[in-house]
Amino acid sequence: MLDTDIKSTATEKSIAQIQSQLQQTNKIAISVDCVIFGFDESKLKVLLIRSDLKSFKGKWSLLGDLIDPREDLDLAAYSILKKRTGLDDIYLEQVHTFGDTNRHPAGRVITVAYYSLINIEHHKLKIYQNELHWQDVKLVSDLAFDHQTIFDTCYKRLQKRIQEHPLGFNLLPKKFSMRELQNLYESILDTKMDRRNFRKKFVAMDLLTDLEEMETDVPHRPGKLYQFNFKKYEKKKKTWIGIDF
Amino acid sequence: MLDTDIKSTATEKSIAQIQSQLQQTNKIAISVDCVIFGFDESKLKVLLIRSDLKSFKGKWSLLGDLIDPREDLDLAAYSILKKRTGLDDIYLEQVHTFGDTNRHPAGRVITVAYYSLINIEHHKLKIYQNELHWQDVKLVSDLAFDHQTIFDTCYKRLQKRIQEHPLGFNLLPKKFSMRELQNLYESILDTKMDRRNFRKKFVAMDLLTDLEEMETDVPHRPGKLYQFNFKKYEKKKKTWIGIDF
DNA sequence: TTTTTAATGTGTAATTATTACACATACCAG
DNA sequence: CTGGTATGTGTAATAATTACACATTAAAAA
Repeated sequence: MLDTDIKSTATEKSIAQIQSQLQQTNKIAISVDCVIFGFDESKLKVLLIRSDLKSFKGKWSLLGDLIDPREDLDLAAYSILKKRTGLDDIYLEQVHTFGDTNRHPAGRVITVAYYSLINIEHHKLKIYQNELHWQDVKLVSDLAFDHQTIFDTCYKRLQKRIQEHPLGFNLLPKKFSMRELQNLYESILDTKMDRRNFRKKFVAMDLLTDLEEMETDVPHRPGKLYQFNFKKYEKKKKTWIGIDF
Repeated sequence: MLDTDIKSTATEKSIAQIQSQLQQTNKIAISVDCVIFGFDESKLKVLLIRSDLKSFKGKWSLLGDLIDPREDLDLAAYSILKKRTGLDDIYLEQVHTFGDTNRHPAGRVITVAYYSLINIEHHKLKIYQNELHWQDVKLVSDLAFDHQTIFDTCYKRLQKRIQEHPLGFNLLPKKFSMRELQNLYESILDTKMDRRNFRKKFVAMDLLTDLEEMETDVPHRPGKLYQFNFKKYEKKKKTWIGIDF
């Protein structure tokens, strides 16, 4: 029975039927929450704000908002970033959708979580409403709503992604030293790495351009400055076939 | 200003305010779509159904439904599987949420995609409404709605996950031969692997129990049968720290 | 000016993981 | 009994990862 001219069945629906179903079932609201990571003073930070809600008075929460039905989901995430931080040219990735019935005190709100990576130096915050501030990820606890779970999920995703893709460069200034790069990896992965092997690895990947410049204003021997070479990366991208678990 | 007894601000909201906002903005419906993979005749298959909608008459689509506001999101995905296939003890993983404004002809419907892995042999379908059937993943094309994109995304996710976690066993019978296991990997990853190295890898991981039994009813020398050892896997799970891109 | 401090830059050997590759054996079908 | 087909097995070559130490540089302090 591969005939495309199939007969109408009891389960076949018209658009009107679906629309009427939407009217009945659309008691659900959708929001977007963003886990915005930055890197400063050799520490991984996340952007938090005091909760809007009286019932979570005093608690920190992620940046988020209900979405406008006329706006694409991904664009809604960009809008939040734009509105709250004034930035737009940033890395943004959808992570997970949280939809427990009791996750929001105001009713059924399903939220889609995104994380993004921004360069704190290049993008100074302009808006300080509700104590918007950068918090050390190690000190994040007891967030409002289920935001702790959302944060944990996004942080784990970042840890995994950064080992597989060169995302880290979004968190660093355009010019950076090998030490800054290593600090970044060590603080995101919460581990220590061998300095020589770390350098060797990145040199072997051949994705860094040696700028023939030196750090300034460091109270010790200055290191060389590098830049990430996106073009080379695009060419070399791996398609890994293997088994490893 | 770390005092938790902060003053009311213009942006502070009450639950009632949010609820009223929900009333205005809840013109969005949420659905769940499931990409259900099975493995049969050495081929990776996906469960498809003829579209409910007249405007997509003749096109294949994924299994999905609008969600009930009283039901947790993940449970909604399980419900769909249960209702459509009669199964419940299956692997299910959320993949991505698709939220373009124009993705559904009936209006704003945001859909959350899940994929699941089921054992076709153990779980014979009982319901054949709308030509529910297993289709070879290589022959999947031109699905209804944005289901082709959803399918592609879930398939890519499966390809990645199966290289990092022992999911594949959900697709095989409890007892399987090394050949079946390799066929599974080869068809999911669409590649060929060396038979000796494949075996060596799995033996080294020490996750298979040799059942000391042989295949029967094969028209050639029968192979040994194995079983996956979930306990050993739980103990050995890797936490990989490295850089590789 | 000298000394101290702190971080940079560099190479090699040992270990481990991955890849490539071929032949004898077992069962079924005819 | 023969032919066909898939199973089971080992080793050598290569590539990737890890562990590890010392001389050098610049700024800051004495």
